[in-house]
Amino acid sequence: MGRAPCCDKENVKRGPWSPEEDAALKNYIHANGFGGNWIALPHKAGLKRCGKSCRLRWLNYLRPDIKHGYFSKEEDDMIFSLYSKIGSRWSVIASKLPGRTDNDVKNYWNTKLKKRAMEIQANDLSETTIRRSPSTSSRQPSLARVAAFSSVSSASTAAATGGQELQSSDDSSTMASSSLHHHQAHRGESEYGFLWELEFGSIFDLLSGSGFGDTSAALWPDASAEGKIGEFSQGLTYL
DNA sequence: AATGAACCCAACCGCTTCTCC
DNA sequence: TGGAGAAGCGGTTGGGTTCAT
Repeated sequence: MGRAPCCDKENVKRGPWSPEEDAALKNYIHANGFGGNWIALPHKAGLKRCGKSCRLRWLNYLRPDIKHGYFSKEEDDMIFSLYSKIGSRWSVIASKLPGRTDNDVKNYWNTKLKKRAMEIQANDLSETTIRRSPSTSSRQPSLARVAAFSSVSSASTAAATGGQELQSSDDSSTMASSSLHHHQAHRGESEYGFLWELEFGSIFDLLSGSGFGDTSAALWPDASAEGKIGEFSQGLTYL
């Protein structure tokens, strides 16, 4: 038996909030506060919404101190810096950025900063760990690279699904999630015709470099890191 | 002008943590 | 101290918008 749902999903409205609902929630909270109980609030405020939904709407959108619009360079830098230190602790990161919510920061990271972070990381890696095979053809982008995982948690997730992603430096030709699923990892040529070489020692660099933290345990908690890294390396060294 | 792809972000889901009894 | 319920949190989804062809 699972846990009881937080609200009766049959009788609550879902989807985008209407201006009327926003006004009702705002008015109620301005007059009464949320009363220490989000679950009871929708009923008291006359809203057919789940308490969690009300909480989210208030915290992420209706609060008077919310800052909407572009992120400044300083905010970018702060997010980069904090993410490199603590990973995807969005609420902690958001708490350092007045007026920004965890959802805001998370969305901003996922849509803008992650790309940049991966490019930076990948460029660093490509200089030391990846060599193009001489057999690459003209339709291939000029520089191959491995897009590194941006955090231990995403690395764990990706590892669980076998999802280390290979990318080209040409953003328009991202290899469609060329999964390095151990032995089925596009042995030989990838769909873009690349041949890859990743030196064994560099696997450790790749995994323990910035952003990875202590990845061996996080990636493969059920097996020796060396063994798995060996497999991983084998899967990548196709010359 | 039409259409498909890519992007963006609000909202949802479900798991974890906290608080209270 | 343990259990139940509420809050908090991070990952994911889906729909609207913009861009490219």
